[in-house]
Amino acid sequence: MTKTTTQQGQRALPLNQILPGDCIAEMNKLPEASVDLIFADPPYNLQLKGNLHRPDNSQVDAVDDHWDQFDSFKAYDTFTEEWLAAARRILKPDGAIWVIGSYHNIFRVGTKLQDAGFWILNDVIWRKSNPMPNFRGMRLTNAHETMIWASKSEGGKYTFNYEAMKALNDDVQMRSDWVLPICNGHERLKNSRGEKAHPTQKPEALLHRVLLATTNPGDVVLDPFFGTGTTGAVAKMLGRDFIGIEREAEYREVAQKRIDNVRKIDSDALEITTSKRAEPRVPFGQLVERGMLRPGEMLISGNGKNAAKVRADGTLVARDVKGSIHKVGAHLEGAPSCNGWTYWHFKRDGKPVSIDVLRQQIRAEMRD
Amino acid sequence: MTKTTTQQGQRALPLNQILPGDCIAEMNKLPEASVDLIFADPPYNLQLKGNLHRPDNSQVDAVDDHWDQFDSFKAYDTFTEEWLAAARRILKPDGAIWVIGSYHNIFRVGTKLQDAGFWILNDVIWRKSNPMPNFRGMRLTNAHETMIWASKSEGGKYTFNYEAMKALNDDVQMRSDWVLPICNGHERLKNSRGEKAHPTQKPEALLHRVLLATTNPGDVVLDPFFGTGTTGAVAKMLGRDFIGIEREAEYREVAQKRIDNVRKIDSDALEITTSKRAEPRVPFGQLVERGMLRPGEMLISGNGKNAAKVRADGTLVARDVKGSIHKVGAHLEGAPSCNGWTYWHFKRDGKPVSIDVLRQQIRAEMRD
DNA sequence: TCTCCCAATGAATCCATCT
DNA sequence: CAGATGGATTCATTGGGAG
Repeated sequence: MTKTTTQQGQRALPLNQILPGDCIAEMNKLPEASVDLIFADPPYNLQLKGNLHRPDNSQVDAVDDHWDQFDSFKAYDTFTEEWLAAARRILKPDGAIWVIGSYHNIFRVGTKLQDAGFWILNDVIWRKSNPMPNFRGMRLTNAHETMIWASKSEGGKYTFNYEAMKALNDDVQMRSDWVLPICNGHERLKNSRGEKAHPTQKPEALLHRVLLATTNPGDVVLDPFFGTGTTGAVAKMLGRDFIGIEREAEYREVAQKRIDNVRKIDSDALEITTSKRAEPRVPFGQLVERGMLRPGEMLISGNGKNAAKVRADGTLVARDVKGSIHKVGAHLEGAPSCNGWTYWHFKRDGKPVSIDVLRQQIRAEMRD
Repeated sequence: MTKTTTQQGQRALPLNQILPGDCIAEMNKLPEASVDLIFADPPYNLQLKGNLHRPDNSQVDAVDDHWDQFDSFKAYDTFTEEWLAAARRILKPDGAIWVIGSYHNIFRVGTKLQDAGFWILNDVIWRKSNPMPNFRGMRLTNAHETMIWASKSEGGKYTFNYEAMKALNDDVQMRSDWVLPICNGHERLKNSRGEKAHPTQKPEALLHRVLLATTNPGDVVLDPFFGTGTTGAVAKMLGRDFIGIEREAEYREVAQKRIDNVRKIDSDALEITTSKRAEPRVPFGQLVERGMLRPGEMLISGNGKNAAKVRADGTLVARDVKGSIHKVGAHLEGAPSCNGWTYWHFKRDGKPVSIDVLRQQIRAEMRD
């Protein structure tokens, strides 16, 4: 499958190969304006300090690899500026770039992208359906990563397969937030020691959507931080040519083996995970946040025997018990459990109305 | 409701007022380290093109697009740097800031936040359940905005009401992606001409969650880009004090009228679910002193595998260790740490009961 | 073979207080 | 300020082994 092409009579393009070495040096060897799309998953510069344990005392396997360490923001900025400059040179005028990151690095990457003259088209949120929780209860669960999609310049005639995206999304415009599970199970590559081969392997479904949306068959996709080659594997599957650059020999080996095993397959198999799910869960707290119920308002039980007051955090308080709508209902009824949605009612025009009516309203909005 | 306080004998803090004028100048008039939280929705559609100058003072040629774009970013960065510096000065050491933006400006804001010494805690995605569709079908539907939550410095003891957020979300950790509708319907304010009063009015549900999560009742919340006063309205409702700064008289008028109509919710409805961390500390030795446990009595672990003897000084002794309930538990389990309160049980009527039950009894007495 | 239960794990800037 | 100590804290999914 390895092939080469010549661009404008210049040097050959090493298609469907994994180039060893530093990405800046390797990109600088390639002819300018020769690549259709760049997908980049640069180091995030996580700046982790001590160890972290789960509540069950097991230790979290953190990203402590040397390649993710930078001395300062300035060092990271310089690195970003340099690889972006090299990337921009080899990009065709109508080409585009995707970069993925987290809050540790993405703001710096976005700034440097804009400074380099790239034109941001969308920021796209990968909402993880199964993120790692926050074990110490100190912050919000870090449940997403951010991707920036940008054309080489303002006015660049970038590729966007609008209809394909719409079709993928039940004939509704594809939004800027994508819900996809993290990469684990059989898709997660293992090394010879049985450990995960790479600490940050991206799911193929993510790349599938990126490539389907912003490239055409036969396009050249370059990934300067190739890792275990998700970009290459999906590109091959979808009939795109890839160029990977990776410094670590161990990652290159795993990636090459992986890509050799890839066959062009019926691509919609990958998108199964993104199709419709069951009725979305609506937390009771949303009714309060949205002002459908007011903190301090009284709810009454359907049988008229009990009452409870709504609090600002979406819990109820009754005579001697505080907690969720379900818990308080169960306690007041002396029952092991209780469906608070059908149990509790509020008054509208003097008549009791089930709070479930409000949940229906929210679900109806969500379907739009 | 307007009131003033004095901080450390300095100038008064103009609480629950909307200050007219430029936010940087107005913030500079306030005493330093006096504000608990800042919520900022900075503008990004700055009309800067008309009066831009190159470093050599020559007028920018409007045809020269590259210069134009670069200088416009530079001007925005300077503006961001200045208002962030003013904001940081008035923030208490354990205070925090929220900034909301879109891909046009959020990367620049995030970078400047980090450069100013703020410490990012989370980036939070407001996922709009009813966004404006992309009419031209050239990009993805822009269906979210990004908020950055940051403490004043690394190590700042910021406020985070973890349990309240969990309660609000049906007893699972609140994630970094928040699904909320955009502001429309009755909540959307109109001006005297029947047009929408402000182009980017934020929904109250968003501020409700922000303030509930990261402030306590009585905290001072400052919004330097007050607009039509969503921050002030929700702050009043939730029993927080606000300071608004707004340049445009028309917005100030609308905001003032809106806030005057807001009712504060009952203070008992403002009470939120609290964490165990907030509970007073009870030394294990108290259980022995009070005779709830006798010296010489045996405790058993919840998993039934281990046992230890209570000593008169509130330490335990097992096979080959002596020490606190935590230390002995950790040692016996070979774990890095152990919560002795939940690990150890005593026998009552032949059945194991957690020693935490005894701690609860003491705490209940303390509350009386 | 099928089901149930337990263990493992994922890009994480993850404690507070006193000595 | 470093070090020691008390004690608080998790969600969705996968896979393997037991039954």
